[in-house]
Amino acid sequence: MKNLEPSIQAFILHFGEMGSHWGINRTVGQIYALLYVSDAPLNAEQITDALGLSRSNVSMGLKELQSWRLVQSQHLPGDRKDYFSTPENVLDIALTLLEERRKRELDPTLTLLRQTLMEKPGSEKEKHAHERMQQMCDLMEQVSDWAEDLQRLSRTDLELLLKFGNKIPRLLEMKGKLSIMGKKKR
Amino acid sequence: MKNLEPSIQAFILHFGEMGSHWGINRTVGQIYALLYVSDAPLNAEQITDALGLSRSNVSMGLKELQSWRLVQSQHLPGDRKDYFSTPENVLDIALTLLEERRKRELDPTLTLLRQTLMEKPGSEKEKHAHERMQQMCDLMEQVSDWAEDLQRLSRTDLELLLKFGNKIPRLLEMKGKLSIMGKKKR
DNA sequence: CATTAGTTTCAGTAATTACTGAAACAACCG
DNA sequence: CGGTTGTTTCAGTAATTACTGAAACTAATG
Repeated sequence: MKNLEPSIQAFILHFGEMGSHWGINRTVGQIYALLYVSDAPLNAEQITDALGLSRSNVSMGLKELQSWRLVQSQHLPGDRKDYFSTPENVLDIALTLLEERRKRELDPTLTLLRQTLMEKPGSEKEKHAHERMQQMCDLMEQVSDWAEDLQRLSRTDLELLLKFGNKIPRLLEMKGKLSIMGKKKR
Repeated sequence: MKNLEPSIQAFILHFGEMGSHWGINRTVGQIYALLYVSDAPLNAEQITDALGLSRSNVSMGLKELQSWRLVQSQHLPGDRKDYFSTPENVLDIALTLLEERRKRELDPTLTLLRQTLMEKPGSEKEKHAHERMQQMCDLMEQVSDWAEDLQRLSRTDLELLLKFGNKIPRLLEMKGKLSIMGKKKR
């Protein structure tokens, strides 16, 4: 890893580590971190040089990041190389991440749970297991719905919502007054 | 893996896979899934038998789960063995998971970012990088605060909040009316 | 305090996952 | 076309991570 300011290098290394706690491989995390802080789109060769990885490794990493829709590629005029960059706004990044993880992990799990719960349990043990799965299924559906709703909000609304934070309890106090909210069943 | 009903087996296998997408190793995921659906606490030997793992592997897995505070151990009267179980309520499980991940991943990242941002950037490139890190830092702080606030809610309030879901936009419409909310600066 | 029942640790090994370089492929250009 | 520049694929290898069995440890029991 060369020609990188120490603070940038630390950031990149940290994200590599974080990645590996999140089921994303280290170099993919590093590539993303580099693109994230870079002030201009980078081509694969520049990434290779900056991080000291093999060209093919970078290529695979970029492909993976594209499959997550976390990087965009573009061509600069007069240059045949592909240049990669991350979205300007961190919120967009977070939302994309949320959506992809939902698609890849939550949804398949829900599918499995729902399928299983269609069938009658054959024993007492299985009956209990199904009850537990039902609880999990309910929670996951709610989380999934929440996430879906977040996707739909405008960025302004999202920013607003994020600022709420410690106002949540106060918000809940008002539930009584918002009769409108309890009316429809989900 | 023996003596397990097919639907339970599928559940356990699925969670093993999920685990590996989440930086948790497969067998740890399986152990957790087994305990989660079990109708009574299990000792290490029972887990070993049910999943076909080595005794020591189970021991390490349980230790890991305990470090995440995701399983509890207890002694049954007249038996020296340790018996393991998961919390009754899925919400509690989810909250614990959220809190631990915050502690282990979000907080250290925030620490690094804040440290870095204390220093003056030395170049234009670094200046841009710092701006990006600042954005990420801000978002992470908000998310961290949100999570912290969630921890504090009662279970009833949490269940209520989860049901909101698609009511979020309607909630935001009211922001104007809730002058109380915008008063304090964060 | 020796025996038994249970748990944990750890060095060695197996399995998985990540990385590489060479070759194939693709697109552009004169 | 044939050459040039750039990208992707993939089989082999390296590195990492997970798993095991044997031994060490711990605590209760007669």
